[in-house]
Amino acid sequence: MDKPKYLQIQDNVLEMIEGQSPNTPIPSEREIALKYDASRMTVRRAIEALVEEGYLYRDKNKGTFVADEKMRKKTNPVLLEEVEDETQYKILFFDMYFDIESRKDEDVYESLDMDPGELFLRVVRLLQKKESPICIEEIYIARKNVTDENLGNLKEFLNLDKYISEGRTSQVFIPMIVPTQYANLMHLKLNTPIIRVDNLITKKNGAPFMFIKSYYNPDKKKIEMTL
Amino acid sequence: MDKPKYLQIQDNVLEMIEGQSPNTPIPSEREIALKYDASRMTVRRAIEALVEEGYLYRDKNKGTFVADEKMRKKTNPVLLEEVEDETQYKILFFDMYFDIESRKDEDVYESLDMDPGELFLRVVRLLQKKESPICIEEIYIARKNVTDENLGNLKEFLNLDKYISEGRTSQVFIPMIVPTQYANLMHLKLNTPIIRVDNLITKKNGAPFMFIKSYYNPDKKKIEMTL
DNA sequence: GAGTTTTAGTGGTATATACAATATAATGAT
DNA sequence: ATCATTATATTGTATATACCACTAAAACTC
Repeated sequence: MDKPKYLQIQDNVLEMIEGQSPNTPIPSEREIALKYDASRMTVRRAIEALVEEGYLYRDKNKGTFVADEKMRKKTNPVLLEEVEDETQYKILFFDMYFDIESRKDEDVYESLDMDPGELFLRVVRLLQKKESPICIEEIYIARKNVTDENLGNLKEFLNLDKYISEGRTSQVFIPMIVPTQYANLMHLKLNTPIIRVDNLITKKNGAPFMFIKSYYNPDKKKIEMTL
Repeated sequence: MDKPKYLQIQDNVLEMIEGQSPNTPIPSEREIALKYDASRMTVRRAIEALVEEGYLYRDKNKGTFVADEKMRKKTNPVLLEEVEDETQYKILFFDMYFDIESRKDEDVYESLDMDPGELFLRVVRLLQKKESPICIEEIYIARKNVTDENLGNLKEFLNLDKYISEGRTSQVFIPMIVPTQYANLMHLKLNTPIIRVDNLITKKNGAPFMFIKSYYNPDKKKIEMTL
């Protein structure tokens, strides 16, 4: 239960620099170590993570400084729409045993490494914020990877955050015209150019687990990231 | 000149796992430390970087294993088109003193944090691979950040890799129809949906430095990344 | 006051060590 | 043979220490 010390220091430093203006120096590693009764190496580990995430930057032989807010790393440009207050999902389709072959979705079929004729679970849902349509997600999972317990607690099962943090996600960005059947739902005119993001979520050994096609409303959601 | 030991080990391990099939275990940290006459902590540092980049994955109390190739982290989905053999740039425009206000590019103006009426250098270039058009880049830099030496060695100056590795880059993905003046150059029909990526490259303290609009040919370049 | 030298402080690298938690193999008792 | 115990190996966390290269300020010399 108790967090390792380097994570605690990470949290504390994060709290410390909360609201600090950019380029403000933070205490030196040796000072922080003293303050939290930790070794300098442990402090470095914490600081290094924060540097990596863009909260701080280092200047050799000078010190460590608060980075500009816009430097914060958004590793995940799209998914992980944090499910906050006015955010809600509306399920549009739910196919329990969806045979991929009859619908000619070969890309999903290949990506998930399925045998011919294998069964799928498909969920199509609309994500909204304050009645405003953000995106439509088509979620595909091999039926064998879905337990009855999962189906009973669907909301938890389709909380994608945990899969992303555990495994890896590859994303492909595809420019296209909004599909006619989605145009109205997304409050878009016909022939509006949009971006579809194809997400393949895999377990950490590389086994494919879930495939998601996300159609983004360009008026409502800016797709961005920081390197 | 001489690389630090942890980077050498990183390179050696990378070479070692070259071509290894996924899920193959690599030697334990202690073994590697012995082999390279290094401390275990130094080895950990090397391994940790490779895990972070998706070459390896760890299983607690079991070992460290070769990851599936598709797990390799592509942190940079777009820029950093490695300038290899058949890759070449063709410069389309070169405006030495380009007044941003007369052309109504307010987005560039704001992103680069320019004073009204300040002067720009603008370069528009086409990136090709084997005669195949990959993308068109519109590069904007504040004139004050360009020295005469830079202009003399333009090819080196416009080698964007180094800026990206030194500072940070934020990218915004914008769906659009290919601009009519670029359609032919990119070998695209009129009204083809494409993705434009707006890159803002900043120095490590957050000061904006360069703004690049990249128009990608969806037929020739798959924009993808791994988290 | 101006220039030079010294000194203290910073992050970057590297080592040697220790203990914890856990998985797997070897060993032992029945 | 089967089951329980023990031993060993693995990554994860943490410490205390040392040296390097470089910066910036302080101290010193002229």
